[in-house]
Amino acid sequence: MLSERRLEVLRAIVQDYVGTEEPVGSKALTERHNLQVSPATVRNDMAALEEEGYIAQPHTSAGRVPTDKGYRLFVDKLADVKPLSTPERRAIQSFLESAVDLDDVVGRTVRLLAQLTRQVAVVQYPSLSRSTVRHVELLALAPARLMLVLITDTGRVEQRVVDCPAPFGETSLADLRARLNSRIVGERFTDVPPLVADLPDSFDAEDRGTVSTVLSSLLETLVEETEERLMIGGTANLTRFATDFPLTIRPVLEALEEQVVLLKLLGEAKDSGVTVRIGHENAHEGLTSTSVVSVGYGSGDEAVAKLGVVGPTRMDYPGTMGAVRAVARYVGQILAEN
Amino acid sequence: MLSERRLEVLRAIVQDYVGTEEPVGSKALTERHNLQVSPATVRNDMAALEEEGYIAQPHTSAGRVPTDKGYRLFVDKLADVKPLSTPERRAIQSFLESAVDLDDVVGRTVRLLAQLTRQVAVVQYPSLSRSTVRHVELLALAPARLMLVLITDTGRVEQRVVDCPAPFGETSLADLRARLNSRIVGERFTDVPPLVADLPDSFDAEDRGTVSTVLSSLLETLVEETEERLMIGGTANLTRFATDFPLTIRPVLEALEEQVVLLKLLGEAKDSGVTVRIGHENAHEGLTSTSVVSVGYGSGDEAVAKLGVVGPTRMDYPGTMGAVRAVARYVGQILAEN
DNA sequence: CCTGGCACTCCGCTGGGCTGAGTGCCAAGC
DNA sequence: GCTTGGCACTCAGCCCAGCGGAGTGCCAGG
Repeated sequence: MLSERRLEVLRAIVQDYVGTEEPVGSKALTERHNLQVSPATVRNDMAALEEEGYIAQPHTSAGRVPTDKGYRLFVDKLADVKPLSTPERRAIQSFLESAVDLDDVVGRTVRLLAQLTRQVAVVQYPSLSRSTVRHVELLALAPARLMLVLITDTGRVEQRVVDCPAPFGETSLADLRARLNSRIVGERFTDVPPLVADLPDSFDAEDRGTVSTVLSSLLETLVEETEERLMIGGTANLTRFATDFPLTIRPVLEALEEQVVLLKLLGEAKDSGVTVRIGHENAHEGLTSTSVVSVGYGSGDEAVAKLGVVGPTRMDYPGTMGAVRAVARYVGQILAEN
Repeated sequence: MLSERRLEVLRAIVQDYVGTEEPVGSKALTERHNLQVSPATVRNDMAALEEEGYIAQPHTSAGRVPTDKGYRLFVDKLADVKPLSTPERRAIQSFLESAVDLDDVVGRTVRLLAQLTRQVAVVQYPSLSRSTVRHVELLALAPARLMLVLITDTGRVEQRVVDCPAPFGETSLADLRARLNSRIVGERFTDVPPLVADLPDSFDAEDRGTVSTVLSSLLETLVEETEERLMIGGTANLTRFATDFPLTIRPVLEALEEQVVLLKLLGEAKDSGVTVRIGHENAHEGLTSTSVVSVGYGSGDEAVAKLGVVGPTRMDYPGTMGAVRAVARYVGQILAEN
């Protein structure tokens, strides 16, 4: 176990490094933080911290830099989430409140997060796996061609054209529409399949095929809609911390374009509380020198989706975590209001 | 007027510079292109071209680099659009054909363009200003609360909740739905307003308020839907040509996040044919060292939206123009099929 | 266990010298 | 009058050596 002071030294190193982006030496440390000990003592502590793998030297005779492990300890033990100031909170709230629809909410959230953290923001659309059916509509486009429209309680609308095996009368259509709605409105997506399984049986033989087709199309839509979409923003912020190289930012940009990667990344986060994944803790290769700070958000108690930011491992964790948490909270509120 | 050979020299310079990314000198030119004249002659020609502002020297005793004006001349007079190879075409077609819905078409198009041109691709969603109404649906959510669903011929679905001034009966609802559809299905958005203006008059006094409310909501949706959305991709390609600096790519990333800027950029393009805007021809400040190659596409004869790529002024114009044009053509086909 | 001292390391900056590609100009030739 | 070879000149980029400074590790004394 590291002594209290050594932890203090580690904290100081992380803070200074995050601020200056330069390896920090023993002398500078004692000056900028009143550690009450001499540089020499700090040097001993640093040697110990390095021994344990919390910090490293870019080269001999340079200062120390935190390792992923060091940041991990910092985040877990040494840092408190920094709450936002009241004006900031108010600004967030009013900015989000003026959103007109779901797309707008997500769009604004992304911009907000990117601006607050000055990093790349990622916001997942509210997931539909826990959302419920608000309404299903069936429209005849042609005698044997229907349009299926699904409306969810999160405000999304999905439509799909269904080609029927046989012509389908207007009365049958109205019948199916009514029965379908009476059975599944208000139900969760995952609960729908058993509720409609026997529906074809109650129709005439000639319509049965069409009903089955419509149902399987509906179920497909439900499954597909559970697939998650997301929005990213603030990529220009990447250039801030890539004084190093285009080499650094290229893989990150690539990873960001792979929605699958991002979804997986967010998916790995805990459902509640802020999750921080540091450097190599991220499975994806292009993101091994970045950290991901994410959190679930939702309109009620349950998290229906995640949001977060991607930035250099050398980031202001307390501030970022605070911003992410606050934004998630307010987005949740906004969603709940609709 | 520049002599034939001088134009040839300019073409050679552009081609070489695009290939090597390095200022090109007189000797190299005579070697790589059989100009049938000596370096000294080429030097004279270059001096003339520089005099006219078509090329420039980064510094004395360096080779020449084309200016925006030089590229302009190249694009207008010296270059032919390079058609894609048959296998390429086939690949495009089959890749786009497997798209399942509009989002997917646009998404695939973006990826395709980015990959083909190795640059940043921008695709505007098919504009609705020229699209037509396929169906309007009205659903009662509560006695005085309706949901309005608009389905367009481009496959987009938009919905909106309408709060009514008074309860609205199921029969009135069915009535309104039927009349609305019979009047505006198949009509263009822009033609809708006059067609529905007198609709409230034919309803009972008690329902008139609600009908008006629904109509204004519908018209609003039509207008809003005319606003254009777009998708971008391939931002990682920016790093390829920014060996120079993060300084170069930052403003570009910023501009790319401003949808307004991009829409304006695409909007400036001609409706038919490939448009190329080079360097300072782009109004936006962050894009003065990039070129935008864009083209309209559409399901029929009319262009309903634009797509294009953003890249360094030093780009392979013939190839890029060919790719952009080909992709637009195939996307149009795909859209027409639906 | 802390501290001051000391020798050592090594990155990063600076300046000089060289090289080579490329130019502009000129006088001669076709 | 255009083209050509010759020639002197310019200048970015590279290599190298020297150095200054920040930082370290170690040690002996408090």
